[in-house]
Amino acid sequence: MGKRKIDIKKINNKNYLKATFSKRRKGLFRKATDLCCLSGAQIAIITFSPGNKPFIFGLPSAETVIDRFLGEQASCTADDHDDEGIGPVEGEEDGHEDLEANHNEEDIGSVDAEDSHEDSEAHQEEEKEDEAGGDGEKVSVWWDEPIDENLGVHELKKYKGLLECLKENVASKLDEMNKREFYTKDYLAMLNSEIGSTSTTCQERDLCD
Amino acid sequence: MGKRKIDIKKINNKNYLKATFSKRRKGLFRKATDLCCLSGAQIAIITFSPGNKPFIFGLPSAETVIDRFLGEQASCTADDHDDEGIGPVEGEEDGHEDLEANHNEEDIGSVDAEDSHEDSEAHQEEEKEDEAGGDGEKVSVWWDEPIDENLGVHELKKYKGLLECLKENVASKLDEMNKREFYTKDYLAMLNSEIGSTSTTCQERDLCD
DNA sequence: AACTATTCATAACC
DNA sequence: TGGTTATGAATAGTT
Repeated sequence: MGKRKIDIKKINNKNYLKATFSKRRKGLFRKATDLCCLSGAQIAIITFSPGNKPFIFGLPSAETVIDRFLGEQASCTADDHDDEGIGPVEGEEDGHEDLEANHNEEDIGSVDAEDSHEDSEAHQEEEKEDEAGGDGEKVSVWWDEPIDENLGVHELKKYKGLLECLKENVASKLDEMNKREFYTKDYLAMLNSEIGSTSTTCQERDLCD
Repeated sequence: MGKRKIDIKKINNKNYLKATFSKRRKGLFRKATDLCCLSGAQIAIITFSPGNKPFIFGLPSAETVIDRFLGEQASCTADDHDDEGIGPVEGEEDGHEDLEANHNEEDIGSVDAEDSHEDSEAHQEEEKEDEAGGDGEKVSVWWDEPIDENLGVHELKKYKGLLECLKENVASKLDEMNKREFYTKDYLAMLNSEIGSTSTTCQERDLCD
């Protein structure tokens, strides 16, 4: 796809590896964003870089989608005999209208970059693998930052209660979640309201609409 | 990107919507595969289609990556004061060599297509949204199938024990997982050995190396 | 980290 | 609804 075709096999050169991972991860997340915008689908992407650093993408939020996934799995495993009304609900004709980008907060808008080389669209995306040389010059967006610090603070705070409950007994929580189908979404909204506005783990780009 | 540029905004035409989602989801998964192969990263993608059907991608497996993610989150939440040795372990120089495509089973090879129009590379990918008209002519690969039937059977069986344990007490399981760093990978391998060969939720394409 | 030549993904079409 | 093609987008190599 570049100036020359490359084999899709493990890159051994460390520098090239990091650069490629970074570039392609961004491309992947952008594709996911586009897909979400276009179709209104919910998508979560969890990546562990070659350096084992986690990069997370999620819309409306990674946790929302993961919980929903685990919910269906768990209830399925728990009962072992999928009754009904729990599995993929097969939306009607437009039952996915409003489950896309609900809100984007200042956490994303806070990227004030340093050079402003943006032409006409958005304003985001930087790099920072935390091991090269970048000290503290650049501001990253949530999905461009290893979650061990970024998401590990914002998202974790927001989801602390939820996760602790989850640790106690996943089954009951998820079962409940399934019964209400889109409960997750509403729950997230509620959480956001309570917290105030601690970054909604939403999306970037030009908020499709 | 096609014959004409399109706005990245919600598609209202149902037919176009489904077609676009299907195509783009495949593209997204392919990108993820490439990224995994190239960098040796671990990636999981969870998508809920506009029709609320889940499509999962994972390498080495969605559960592996999700568990790892939740593990870090949980342990972090549990302690509330990230000690050390738990967060992203910052791999050495080649500590991610063998955590890519470990094995691909017959579940993937069973795609005997119908026309064999493949030129020189792989042999896979079909479509089947389970609601159009496809009765049983085509064979899908695991990541091209809504998981409520495909993954919900294969993966669930394989992970039944793991998930049940997880329901009991996530914290302890994940904490253990963290302590062993790559325990997840080995655990998956072990599970696979035990099961025999029930589809490894691995990868497609030409297994890079 | 930015740029540019290419390959790749895909919108429109069939 | 699955395959083809022209075109815009992603990115390999380079500065």
